Amino acid sequence: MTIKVLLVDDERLIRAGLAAIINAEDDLAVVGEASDGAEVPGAVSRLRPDVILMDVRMPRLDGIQATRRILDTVPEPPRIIVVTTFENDEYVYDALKAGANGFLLKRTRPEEILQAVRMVAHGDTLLFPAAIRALAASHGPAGDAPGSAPWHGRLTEREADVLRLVAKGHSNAEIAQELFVSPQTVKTHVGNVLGKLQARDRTQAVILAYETGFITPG
Amino acid sequence: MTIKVLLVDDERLIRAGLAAIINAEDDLAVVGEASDGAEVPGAVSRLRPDVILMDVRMPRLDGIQATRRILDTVPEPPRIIVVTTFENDEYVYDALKAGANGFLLKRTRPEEILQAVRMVAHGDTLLFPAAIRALAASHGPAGDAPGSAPWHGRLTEREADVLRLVAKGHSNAEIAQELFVSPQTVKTHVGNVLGKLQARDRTQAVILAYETGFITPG
DNA sequence: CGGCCCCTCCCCCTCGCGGGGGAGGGGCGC
DNA sequence: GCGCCCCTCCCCCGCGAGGGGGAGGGGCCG
Repeated sequence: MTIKVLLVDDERLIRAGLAAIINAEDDLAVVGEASDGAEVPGAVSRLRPDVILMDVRMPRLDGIQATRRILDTVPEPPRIIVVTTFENDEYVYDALKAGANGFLLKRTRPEEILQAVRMVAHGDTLLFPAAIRALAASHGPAGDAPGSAPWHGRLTEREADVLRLVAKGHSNAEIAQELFVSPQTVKTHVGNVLGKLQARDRTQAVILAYETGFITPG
Repeated sequence: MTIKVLLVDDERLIRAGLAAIINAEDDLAVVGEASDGAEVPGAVSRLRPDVILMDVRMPRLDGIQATRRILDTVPEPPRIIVVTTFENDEYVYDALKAGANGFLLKRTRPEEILQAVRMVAHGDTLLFPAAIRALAASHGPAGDAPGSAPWHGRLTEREADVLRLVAKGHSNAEIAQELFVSPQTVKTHVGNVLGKLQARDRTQAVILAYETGFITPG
């Protein structure tokens, strides 16, 4: 019994990427795509997917509203995994409250995406540790969760210092001078920051810093 | 909180023109004028401007020396934008080396001047002296005005496409796939973008994209 | 027509970045 | 005392990023 997946994302390339990953698996199949939340109810009743991978941020009807609508109207609704580019995305939190079964970051490794789809299809609620900690750290009532969280609230002071300077466009060498430490130390801190933010490089770290409000434009 | 601007130029008409442009803005205000670099330190301590627009070429104490003097003597010195008539003005580079935060050509369009003032007032990551010098050195005298603000309006469509994807955290290879061109082409575009934005690397380009409103968080 | 810009793609090269290890000292809580 | 985290610094290594060139085709415009 193959798991039927519906992709909902306004970016065609994202859909294409997910489809490629999913269709390469024997037990998974993409049965349809939608570029807008408004198309989802129709697609669901027509295609009867088991799992929906849905972007939170879309024009017209966003992922949260689409999730609510499906869960409210469809009997035996499919599992919904909310997909987002950035962790600590308010919309993700809202989507989970609306009844989504889990969420994924777009930069998540393919294997993990596949695993996530299978898990929710089998009835498991999916929440990756990193994602849970990110949410707990950012939205929890100041409670320090067991284990450190991969978000800037859980960055050490030094790491936050480094991230701020990275987000000013400074190189590792420049940061080293500014903090009066060796470039090696800066590299260590930057590496830790990237790991905690699940960013691939400093550019993505800067984007996250802006998107999460760690820093603000002007 | 309005941004307080001090004008320093030996030509009264230039000062008047700048004042007219700046005072027309709600968030900007000219708090004083000086016709000579020698008057600047006193004006700074008296008026506490956020930004100084300073001509490089002035009788008695020129803009470079005035810049040095302020940065050496004033605690929490204001941001200094060096103003010049000529592109590739040697004095400009000296001023930047002396610690000025950016420079403008007098013929720059008013909107760009305003934007530049706001940008430097916001933080120290806006104009990158090293990159400016590199640009001027490579582009040569026939190049387009190096003093003009880093304007995405000047980017070609393709370059803007590339910048948008860079600002999503994508690598050159990923962008190449997304735009169906070769990685080499992407490198060319990215290089052009960096040059036009006066950014040293893609990280700085992303910062500028956020700070100028080319892209917005959320 | 001849320039000029834009887009495309190629070569070379250097170097900073990030990943993989590890190591030592200081502070804090158990 | 011991463990744990943080900060500091070191090694090696591969790779992508940028800078320096150049080149060809298409479109637009004087």
